[in-house]
Amino acid sequence: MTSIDEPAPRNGRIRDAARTQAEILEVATQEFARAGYDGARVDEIAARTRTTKRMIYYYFGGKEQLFTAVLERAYGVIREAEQQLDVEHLDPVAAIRRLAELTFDHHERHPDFIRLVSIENIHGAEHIAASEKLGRIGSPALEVIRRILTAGKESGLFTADVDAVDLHAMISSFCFFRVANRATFGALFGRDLVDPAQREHYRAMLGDLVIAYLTAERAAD
Amino acid sequence: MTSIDEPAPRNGRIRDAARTQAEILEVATQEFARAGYDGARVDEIAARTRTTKRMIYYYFGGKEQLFTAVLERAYGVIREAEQQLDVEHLDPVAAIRRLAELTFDHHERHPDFIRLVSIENIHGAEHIAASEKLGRIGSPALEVIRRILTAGKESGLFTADVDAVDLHAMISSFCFFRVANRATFGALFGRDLVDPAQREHYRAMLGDLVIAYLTAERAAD
DNA sequence: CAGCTAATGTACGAACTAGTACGTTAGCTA
DNA sequence: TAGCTAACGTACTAGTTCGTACATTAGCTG
Repeated sequence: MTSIDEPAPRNGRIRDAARTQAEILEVATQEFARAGYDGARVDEIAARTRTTKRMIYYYFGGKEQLFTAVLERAYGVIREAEQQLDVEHLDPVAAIRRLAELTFDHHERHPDFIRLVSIENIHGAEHIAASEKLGRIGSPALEVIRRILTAGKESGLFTADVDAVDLHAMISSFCFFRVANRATFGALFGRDLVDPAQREHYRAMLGDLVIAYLTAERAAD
Repeated sequence: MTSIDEPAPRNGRIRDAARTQAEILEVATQEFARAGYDGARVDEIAARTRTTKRMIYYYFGGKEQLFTAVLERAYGVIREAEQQLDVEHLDPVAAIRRLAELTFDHHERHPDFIRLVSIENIHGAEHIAASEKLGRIGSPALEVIRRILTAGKESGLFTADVDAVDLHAMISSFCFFRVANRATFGALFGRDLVDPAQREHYRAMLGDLVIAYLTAERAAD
């Protein structure tokens, strides 16, 4: 009852819709990535936030929509990164190698994103399908690849008859596998694919792999 | 109350421990692959079996142990397949290509296995770690790869300085990605990587990729 | 500064879910 | 064929977990 002067600070609770939403998204990303969709707990997400569970439902509607929002944000990040791509001033071989390296780096730097993608695949990509933002949003990288491939083929450097989407899949495969299957691969083969000491080794290997394919001497058929 | 004669047939319930266990494992594999570890329901598994939930606990102990048993069985299947490998009578190039094709086929034929591996990775491979059967069990395929690589290098056909484990990872990456990320890749890029019409295309692409890498002309360094 | 609304907090409930206590029976064995 | 045990079934519980009804307040607007 000591009604001593209690100035403005109170308990520091300030209203900020944008920041609250952003914080929920950030924590939700971690929690979903940690435990999977069904393993994630809405209460746990709320607890790790300055706000309460009520706000999750207030802003996102429910667990499903929250996960969709998390995915939208994650894909947004990768999109932004891809828009920064600046490799077209290089010759085709160097450009593809650089692109592969950047893809490699991005996967390594965003293991949570990889996990989210794995989780979404377990659920048949139903959240992507339900999202307006994510429907058939191509990838900026695809356009870049397309142009490099064209240049490479015209100059005769690239002998392979590949499609941009296939090349993208090819590059992503290795980057994705290395991060996504790190745990089982390590447990079964005793090799940590994400060991920092091996990082350069694998980064170079990916580049060599893709370039070897694109520039291989083909048997005339 | 009509105590009419009810002969032997009753409801056809016959006791068969081995069969009951096998049936539980089979159904559990489907359910875990369908919904993930936390998404899978023990009651649902029991319901799809001729037996009851009680039996799951009687034979396996609990949900965790059941999932571990499912993994053990799944890895057992792939091990068996790998032991049938018969490619060493081929020349190194053909042998590696054949190996890649068999890996490709196996992944395509066992999407449930791929899903289980994805799920296990989400959970940090903790069930593999908890399993006695699965601890550091290498892969029969690795020995085969090792021998082919040695032969290829000695004959001068293979110029790449790769490790068997790395080559295995390289081949698996593409096979795994194609099946595991089918849903998101299809949703985002509008291309079904497992489309039967494209099967031969991707199967050949993988072979070309690996062979190009192994036989590429290396810049002397 | 009155009043209104977006933003926030608390407490609770309904439904689900892993796991278990207890009871029954098939079918082998002495 | 008596009896024993592995195999099986039923019914229930304790603890979660998503979601919501209801109450409150910050802080902008006229």
